[in-house]
Amino acid sequence: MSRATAAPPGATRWADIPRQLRARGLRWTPQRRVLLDVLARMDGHVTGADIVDGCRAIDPATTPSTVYRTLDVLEELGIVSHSHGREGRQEFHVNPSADHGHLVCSSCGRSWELTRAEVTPLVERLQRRRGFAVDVDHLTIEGRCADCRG
Amino acid sequence: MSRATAAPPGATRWADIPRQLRARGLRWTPQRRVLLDVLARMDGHVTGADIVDGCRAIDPATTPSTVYRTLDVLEELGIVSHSHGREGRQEFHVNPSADHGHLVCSSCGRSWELTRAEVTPLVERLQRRRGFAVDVDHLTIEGRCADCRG
DNA sequence: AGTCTTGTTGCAACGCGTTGCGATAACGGC
DNA sequence: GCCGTTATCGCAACGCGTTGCAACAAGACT
Repeated sequence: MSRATAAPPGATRWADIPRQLRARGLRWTPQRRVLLDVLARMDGHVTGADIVDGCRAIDPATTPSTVYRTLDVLEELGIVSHSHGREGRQEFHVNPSADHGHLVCSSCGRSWELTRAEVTPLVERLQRRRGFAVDVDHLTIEGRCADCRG
Repeated sequence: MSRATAAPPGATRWADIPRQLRARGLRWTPQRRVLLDVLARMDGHVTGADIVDGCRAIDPATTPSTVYRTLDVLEELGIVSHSHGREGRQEFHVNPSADHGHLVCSSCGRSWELTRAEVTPLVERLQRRRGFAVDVDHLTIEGRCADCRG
């Protein structure tokens, strides 16, 4: 067994994505290449519109529907995940290394990551008492941050 | 002291709303009357589009912008609250008798209320460790319900 | 290199929700 | 009952995201 096949944790192997797509009967297209270029350059949390803008910067002919459809595909592959930030707008998270939710301040809009450990008690409680499996990666908790409560 | 002035808990005193508005320098209009008629008839959780449709059933001339703007006002008065359900769409909750969040199944779309007690440990932890004040009424947790997990 | 299959694209149209603005009307004061 | 102030309305336009559909092209096979 070779250890070389293990991916460095927390780093998407962008180069391998075309293969992953083809292995599922999906295709590697110029538009997808542009999108992945953009995603590779964006860290953390980005809105859908940010991503579309980024693509248009490279290829002005970029169409929103193509971007959003490809993001769906990438989400199925586990390369991005999305949740809903302020105003219910989509917020994508690139390369979700571990399950985690987000804390969003409804006043200033800043956001923080929420570790799995922090929500574990709640998740387990809902699991036991209601049989409900929380999608931690999708979880967004709104409220007011320490600064804004000043 | 008369006990008659106490509102029954969990029941919005619709008749008092015109006064509440005027007390704040706001106005009581036919359009707002229609909206409140609709809300009074809708129980639990409704989407913005449902509310607009309901208003149009009474007055076909109803304009979405008016409805949404009035819902904002009502939210400030504490008569409705909103959170984001599936697809990030707005979901209004009429007469929020107590703070509570929602559990939404991303598979079947059904939702359940989450009592304050259930989330208290998490809320207190975020309060202590991060100074973050969770807006429990706005909280929506997505995942898969017991039925859908089969 | 040519052919075939079918995943993808771009377009146009839609749905939900928001915003800016001029016109209207609620309501407090006379 | 009339008047003035200004909150609210309706409209038009926008922004984000989704969907249906016909045309296109990626990739497998020969």
